[in-house]
Formats: sequence, C-alpha cells, structure tokens
Amino acid sequence: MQKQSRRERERENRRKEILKASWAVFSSKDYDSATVDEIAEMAELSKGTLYLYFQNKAELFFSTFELGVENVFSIAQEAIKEKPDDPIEGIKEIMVRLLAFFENNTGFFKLLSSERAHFELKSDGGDNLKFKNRIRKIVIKGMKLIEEYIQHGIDIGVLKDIDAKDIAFVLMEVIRGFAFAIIHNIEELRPTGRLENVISILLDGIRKHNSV
Amino acid sequence: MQKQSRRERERENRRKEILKASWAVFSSKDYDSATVDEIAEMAELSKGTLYLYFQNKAELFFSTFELGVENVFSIAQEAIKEKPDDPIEGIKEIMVRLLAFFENNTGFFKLLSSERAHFELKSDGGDNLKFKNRIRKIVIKGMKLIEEYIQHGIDIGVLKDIDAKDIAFVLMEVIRGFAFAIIHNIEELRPTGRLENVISILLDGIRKHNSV
Amino acid sequence: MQKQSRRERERENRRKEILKASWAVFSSKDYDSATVDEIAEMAELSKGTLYLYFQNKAELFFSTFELGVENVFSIAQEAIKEKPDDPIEGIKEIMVRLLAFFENNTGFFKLLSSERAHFELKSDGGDNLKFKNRIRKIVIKGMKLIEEYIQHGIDIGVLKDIDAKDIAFVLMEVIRGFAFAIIHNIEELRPTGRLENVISILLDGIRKHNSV
Amino acid sequence: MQKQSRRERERENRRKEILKASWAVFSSKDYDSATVDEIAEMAELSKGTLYLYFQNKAELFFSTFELGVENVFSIAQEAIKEKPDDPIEGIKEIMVRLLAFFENNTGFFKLLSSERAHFELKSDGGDNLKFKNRIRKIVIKGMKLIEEYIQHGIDIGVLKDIDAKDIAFVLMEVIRGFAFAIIHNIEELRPTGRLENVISILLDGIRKHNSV
DNA sequence: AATGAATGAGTCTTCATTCAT
DNA sequence: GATGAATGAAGACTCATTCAT
Repeated sequence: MQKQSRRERERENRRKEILKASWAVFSSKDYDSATVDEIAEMAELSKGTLYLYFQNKAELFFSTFELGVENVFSIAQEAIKEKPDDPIEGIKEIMVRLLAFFENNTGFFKLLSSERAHFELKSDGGDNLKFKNRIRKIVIKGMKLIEEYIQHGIDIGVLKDIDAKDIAFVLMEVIRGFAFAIIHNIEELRPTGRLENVISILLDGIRKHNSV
Repeated sequence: MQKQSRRERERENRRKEILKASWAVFSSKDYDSATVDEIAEMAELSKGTLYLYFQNKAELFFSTFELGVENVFSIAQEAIKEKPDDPIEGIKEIMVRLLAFFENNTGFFKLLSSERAHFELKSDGGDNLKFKNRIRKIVIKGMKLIEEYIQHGIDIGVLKDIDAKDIAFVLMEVIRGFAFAIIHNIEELRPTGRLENVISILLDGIRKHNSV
Repeated sequence: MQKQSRRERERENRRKEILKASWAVFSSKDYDSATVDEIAEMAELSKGTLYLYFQNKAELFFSTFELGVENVFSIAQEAIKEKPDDPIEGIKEIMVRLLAFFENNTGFFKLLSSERAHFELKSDGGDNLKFKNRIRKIVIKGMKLIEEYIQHGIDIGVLKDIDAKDIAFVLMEVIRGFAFAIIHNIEELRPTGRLENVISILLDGIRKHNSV
Repeated sequence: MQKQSRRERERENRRKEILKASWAVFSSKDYDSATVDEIAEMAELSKGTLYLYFQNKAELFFSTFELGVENVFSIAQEAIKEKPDDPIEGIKEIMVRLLAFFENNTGFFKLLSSERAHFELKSDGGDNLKFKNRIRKIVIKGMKLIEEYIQHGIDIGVLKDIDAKDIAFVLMEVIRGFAFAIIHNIEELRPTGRLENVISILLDGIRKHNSV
C-alpha cells in the first residue's frame, strides 16, 4: 500500500507537470491552434506519454481550464476571508485581487473569455459533457461562495436587499469586463482606468438622487 | 451607367446572400469548426463562387462579425432616439432591446463573446489586421454614441457625474453578462431573471445608505 | 468576300494581340503558374474572349511556343542569307544573333529550355499531340535549313566532311548551352564568357585543315 | 549509442525508400503534375509519413534532383579514374557512360533538362533558395572535377590550351544535347546516332595537332 | 511506464472551362 | 462577338491518436 501510494504521488506530480505545460500552451493560442505536440515538447515528455495521463486533447484542455477556474475562486475566497464582516471592503478586495490575477495571466484570461471555453466545445454529448459538468460544478460552488458573502452583507445591513445572486453575478461580470478592457488595452474603449469609478458605480449606482 | 448600376446591385445582393449563410454557419460553430464548404452549401452556391466575393475564410468571418457588431450598435442607437432626453428610461430601453436581440441570435452572441472574435484571430499583421481595424472602428464609434448619451444624462442632471466612458463601459458589460447568463441558461448561475434587479443595481448601486 | 476578308484580318490581329500577351506571361512563369486570367488581363480582354481564339490553355501555350521557335529559325535564316558562301562567318553570325535574341528574351529562352516545352506536356494523344506535331515540323524544317547550309560548306570544301546533320546538331546545342550559361549567370559555371573560345572549339573541330 | 545508431540507420533507410519512390514519380511527370499522394502510394507509406522525412513537396523534389545530379558526376568521376592520364579516352568514356545512364533513366533526364529544375522553381527566397544552393554546390564541385581533368590534359600536352572551363562546359552541353536527341528519338532531328561523329567533332576541336 | 513513428481523415484554396446575357 | 459570373475538381499539408517496441 505504501508503495502504491508513492506511485500515485508520482503520477500526480507528473500530471501537474503536464498541466503546467498545457496551461502555458493553451494560454498562448486557440484550442485548435494549440497542438498536442507542442504541449508534449514543453512538458519535455513524449506525446505518447501525455496520453497515459489524459485521454485526449479535450481532457487536457478542460483540466487546464478547470485549474484556472479553481484559482479564480480561491482568490476570491481569500479576499473574503480577509474581510469577513466588511463586504464593502471585501468586494473591493475581490476586484483588486482578481484584476491582478488576470493581468498576470492574460493568456488564461483570454482562454476564459473564449466562448469555446464556456461550455461550447462541440457538445458531443459524450466525454466533453462530462468535463463541462465538472467545471460547471466548480463555478457554481464558487459563485455560491460569493453569493453567501453578499447575503451576509445584506443580513448585517451593509448592502441593499436585492437578490444576492443577482448582485454576485453583476459583480463578477463587471470584473470580467474591466479585466477585458485592461488586457486588450484599447485606448478608446478602455475605461478611464480608475478602478474607483467602477467600484463606485457598482456600489452606489449611476442615478443621481436629487432629493438626497 | 444604368447597366453597371444593376450589375453592382446584383453583386451586392449576392454578397448579402453569402453573408446570411455565413452568419448562420459561424453562429452555429467555431471559426475552425465551420467550413467554407458548409457556408457554400447553405448559400446554395459553389465554393468557388464564394471566393469571388470574399478573398478567404477570414474575410468571410470578419465581414459576418462586422455585420453583427453594426447591428448591436444600431439597436442601441434606436433605443436612444426613442428617449433622447430621458437617459434612465433610455438605458432600460437599450438593455431590453439588446437582450432581445441576443436572445434571438444566440449563435451570434456566442460568436461575439468569443475572445477570438475580439481581435485575436492569428494576428498575421496582414489582412486580418485590416479587418480587425475595421471592426475596431465600428466598436469605437458605437461606444462613443452611448457615451455621449450618458454624458447628456449627466449634463441634464439625471445621472451622477462619473466619467461617462466608465459608465458606458459598465453598462455594456452588464448587458453582455446578463445575456450570457440567460443564453447559457445555467440554472444555478442565472440571475433571478428579473431584469429589474440588474437595472436597479446599475442605477442605484448595491450599497445601502443607512443615513438616507 | 471582301467583307469576310476584313473580318479575317481583324481576327488575325486579335489573335496576335493575344499571343503577345501570352508570350509575356509564359515567359515570366511556368506553364502551371501562368493563369489564363493573367493572360486575359494583359491582353485587355475578357477570359471568355480568349476561348474564342484558342480552344484552351494548351493551345495558347503551344502557339506561343511555336511563334518563338519560328523566330529562332528565321533569325538563323537571316544570318545565313548574309553569308551564303562563307559558312565559317555564317556560323559565327548565327551564334552571335541567336545569343543576342536569347539574351533579349530570357523568359522565352527558359520556356524553350523547359522539358515540358519539348514535347512532354501530358501526351494525351489528343490535341496536345497535334500541337506538338506542328512544332516538330517547324523545328525539322529549321534544322534542315541549317543542315543544308552546312552541307554547302562541306561541298565547297570549307568544312570537314562529317555528317551535316550531326554538325548542325552540335552547333545548335552549343548555342543553347552557351545561352543557358549566360542567362543563368552562374559565376562558377559560366564559361569564360568569351564567345570566341566556344566558337573556336566548334570551328576547329569542323574546319577542314587543308594543310594537314 | 548502439540503439540510437540503429534508429538513425532505419531513418536513413526509410528516407532512401521515399526518395526511390520520389525519383520514380518525378521522373514520370512534371513537378506540378506529380502529386504527393502518388509518391506516398508508390512508397507504400501514408502521406503523413512522407512529411516526417521531408518538410514539403519542394524538398522532396530537390532531394530527388540532388541525388540524380550526384549520380551524374559520380559517373563522370569513375570514368576519369579509369583513364587518369589519357584524357582523350577518358572523355570518350565520360560520354559513353553518361549517355548510357541517361538512356537508362530517361525520366530523370527529362527532369534534368527542365528549366524549372535548374534554379527556377518559384524562387521564394526561402527554403527553395536553400535547396537550390545545395544543388548549385554539387554542380560546381562536379564541374570543377571535370575541369581539372581537362586541365591535366592540357598540362600534359594532349589537349589544346583553351580555357579548361570552356572546354568542360562544351563537353557537358554536347553530351546533354546528344542524350536529348536520342531520348526524344526524333527521327529527323536525331544525329546520325554515331557517337563517334560527335566525339570526333568535339575532339578534333580540342585535340592538339602536334604536326601543325 | 515511456516512446515516437506511422496513420489518414479533413479543409482551404486555385483555376481552366462553360454559358447565359 | 464579347463578357465575366459560376463552377467543381484537385491537391498540399496538419495533427490527434494509436501501437509496436
């Protein structure tokens, strides 16, 4: 048993090495443009070996993607842990950290943005579906985490009593959009770059209340 | 002149027919998964004929994409025209109309979401770059339109005095995100579906002002 | 009849215009790389019109080729006419003139050198064969002309009594080879460039040494 | 090391097998008419495999061509070795052997004759250029060999003191032309077929007449 | 367990030729 | 006679996956 356990650990390590290479490659190009050869070369392994750890290119892709999604939510989780009872500051913290992560992993961000990534890859009803469901679960779990944090903010009277799921959703979309603008760096489209503006829009809205 | 004019009109019509087929195909699958053969078949033309109207698959793709982007902004423009001096209602109108458009063109929405679509397709520095710039211009022009509308709202004292570009940006991202959630119809992730909630978040923010 | 004759003349002129364009195009690229479109464009005619004058690309090619071969032999003929009774000088003249022609028409020379040109183009036993036979006749007639000139030289005791056909043959091959070397201008392979050397090799081989 | 050596040997053998098929196909038709599929079929390998050994069709072609050129010169070299100090007989030997080679490889001879083969194939400035330079070097080296042999003949007083490069050049051209005539077997154009005549033309041109 | 040689299906693109106007 | 839009066959090349060693 001890021996098998060591074998498993080795197998796990090898898998991680491959995923690292896979991350690098899929972050640098399309799913179709990326080749298994390239990943094998980057992992300093033969192509055949990759197939001992992943059944095919799609699993390689989804596992990489999964890893990234896990990262995203664990970053959010850390931010939350730091400000468990101050959702306003906690939300700011989530935004700042995730934007930093995306800026440091622009390739992965593009991957994440890609429609293909989002549950579209040839839904052959077969294995892809299995992979997608795995990712779906991670996303759901992650979103629930944020939702609960928002709900806590509502409960303690810091946030407005709007459906927490809707708020969580808008929060993540705004982050995603902001990262997109920064990363693609389109001068004319880019928000002013002041994260504060975006945060303030989210927190206080855009409508002017004359009566206040 | 009359004759040439007819020929030109015919050419233009043919082009539109092809674009229609192209729209249908690219809306149903990836750039790489879509084949020129399929587009030709759908257009009920021979493959060779397509190449008389578009220099290659990439131009076919970008022209289709361009068309869609133009549609998006012209829809926004119409909404604005309807409520020139009531930005609050106008913004709601933009959201409602664009969401309807995306729901009726889910394929195109996916296309639009895809990162590849956004300026990434193998930047060969050659023709692709040319196409991208064409699209970039359309997007910039469209965003400016919305920005000016927002600015007008600020000027007449209906909207808060936050940078208009930032507001326009958040607005579009929220719409994009909302459409995404609806279209992918992920039960657990989907916002409650009440557009009002999202609109209200955008308009009034999520922070509760106790003092009010 | 008069009218038809004019029509025929016009047709002939048009044919020549096309052949001129064809010459230019086939001189600048391979048979396969050259396109009918390109010839049509150069002739400032529509593609369809070309097919009214030549049944297909092959005929276009062979007719062009034929024209060139005729030129080659008519140049030789002119040289001969100038020195009817001095084959030594006449041979020099042929060499000088042909080399000049090839240097001024390097494209055509390459065409001529090409194996395809030499009776190889997909001997489909059909029309190509017909074209080839037309060219073959021209070549035979041209070579006979030179042969007779050589024979005359033998008869008047200026040239050695070797089979005139063999001499004519070697003469033309040496010219061809020399032109090749000049045109491809390969420093290390190029003969010294002194035509005199080559001429002297040839002549001293065929000139009768009376004193011996 | 032993193992790697075996692998390398196997690779080399496979390459040779492919080249053999390539030789057969390119000898039977144009560059453009020949298809990679056909070569693969003849080699009894899949198309993909060919691409493991040659980067593209052009390399396949040039490598085949290169092989043939090497053959030509190694045949000349053998002839020279046999008669190191008798250039007259040596030259005859070269002629006889090369003509035999060409008659046994008429397809390759046509290939060799083709202008395209000679440095013309779409000079894309890229890889083709590289291939061409490789061939150029072989030709230059081969010609130098013959040139030196001729020079030796001059030095020992058997051949006239004409530039050795010019003589070597004429020699090869005459062989080429003779082979051409034989292979294309054009009754009316064919030299009498008596090699002796051609040899004598050449020799009496270059043989020093001591008595004169 | 690891390798990497071999496979062959899949797709864009070109272009000679035709024919309705 | 002239046009040029339409056709569709043909071919180079790529790459995920397998399997004998």
